[in-house]
Amino acid sequence: RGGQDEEEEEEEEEEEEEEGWWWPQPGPEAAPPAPTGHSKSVPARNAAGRVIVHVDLDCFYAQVEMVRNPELRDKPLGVQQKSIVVTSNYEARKLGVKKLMSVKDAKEKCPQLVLVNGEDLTPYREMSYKVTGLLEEFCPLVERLGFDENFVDISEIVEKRLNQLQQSGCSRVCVSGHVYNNQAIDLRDTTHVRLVIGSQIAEEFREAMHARLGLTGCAGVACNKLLSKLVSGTFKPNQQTLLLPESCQDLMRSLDHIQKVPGIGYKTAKRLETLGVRSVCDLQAFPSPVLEKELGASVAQRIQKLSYGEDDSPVTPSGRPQSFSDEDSFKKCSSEAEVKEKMEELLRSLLDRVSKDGRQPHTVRLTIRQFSATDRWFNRESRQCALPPHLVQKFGKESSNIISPLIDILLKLFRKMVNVNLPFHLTLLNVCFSNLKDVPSSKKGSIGFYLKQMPTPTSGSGKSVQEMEDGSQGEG
DNA sequence: TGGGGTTAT
DNA sequence: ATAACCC
Repeated sequence: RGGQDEEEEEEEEEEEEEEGWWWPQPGPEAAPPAPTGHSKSVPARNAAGRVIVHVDLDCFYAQVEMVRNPELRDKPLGVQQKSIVVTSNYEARKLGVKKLMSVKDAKEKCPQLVLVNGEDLTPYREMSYKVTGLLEEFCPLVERLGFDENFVDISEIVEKRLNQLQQSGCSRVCVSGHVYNNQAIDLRDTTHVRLVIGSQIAEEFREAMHARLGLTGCAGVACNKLLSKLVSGTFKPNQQTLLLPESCQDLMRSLDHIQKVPGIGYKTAKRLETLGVRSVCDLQAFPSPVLEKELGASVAQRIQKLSYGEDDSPVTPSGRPQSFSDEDSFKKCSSEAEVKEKMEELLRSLLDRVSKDGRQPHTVRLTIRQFSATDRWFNRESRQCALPPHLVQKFGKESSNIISPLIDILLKLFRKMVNVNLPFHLTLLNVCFSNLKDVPSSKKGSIGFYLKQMPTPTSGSGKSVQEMEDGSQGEG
């Protein structure tokens, strides 16, 4: 670098050699860093010194079943949905049971395999939200990915601990778990120190999950979501791994196919193959204009950055779900009466979930899959409509029968897709409630609400005044 | 080849 | 409403 005094710009490290990139920083003859308690961490907010943890539970459904029934612990266990073993524990995996294997193949490979039915996701969904809730106790920035993964942006916690450490004059921090590539940690590099503190917090996450919920899982610690997710899988059951920035390229190039990059799915991978792009390196080196012409600027720019391990997407707190859906697949459903029965089943469990949530859905959607000999995947279609206000109101209450008017609506949606005068053959039905809105506080004032919710004068908890004011207007 | 979810267009 | 992505 030139002799210019370049405060702190972007990060633009060209890293000639891995070992010495921090060395020239003070200048050729400048005094050494001198980590006396006086040097109060000059940069503090560098470019984007984020610390992200990706938490990934081990074989989640199987684990939940083992927590529910500990006798299954030492047996090879598979969780079955229809004719598929969707997950298995490690006992079963050792014996050759792979993810999404057919029950037939799994039993052949492993005759002692114990199977439990996992078509009802309720236990998994509940445990999943317990995990998210536990992580949210540490820090509000928790983003769910499926039922068994969470991203946590722990930058602020790390910052606080870093300040505590510096004020206590402590300069030693120990990494928890593995370091990707076994890369050496440089404690003079505050990025390294932050990530090491992150690894300690990740360990605390995993300890809490085990102590409070009985669950094990992996964690990856890195400076963005992409990298934390990719690195979390490097040591597989119940271990964690830290990625230091210098090993980023090694991690990306360790992926044997572009579809392993989260964000590059089946379709994009196929189109990239057409362009001759198969490896991460291919994608990195591919001319951007051509890529943009093929995939559109938005996707092209995003995935090309991903190929370098760059991902500035924020950890977006998931909060409460955006939708509730329930579905069932089957060999054949070909009469309106059957359709009606299936809808009713789906609705019963759905309405239960929705009422426990407390919010009111304003949209309902019906999705179907019609039989087709060729290409049985992908052929789903859906119709949705707004719920009439008088039905929306009924969602909070239990007594009223909203099932039949809902079935009427669903059947109308069904007839928009299927001519019921002609023969049809369904293999799946899905009902989804979305556009969830909080019940306006002005409308919470039913007699029932106050009989249940009115606090006693002595209990005096915080926000009852507001609720009483809102409610008394509605009641009259 | 389940039974869920999300966001972008 | 669909299409893509994620698990």
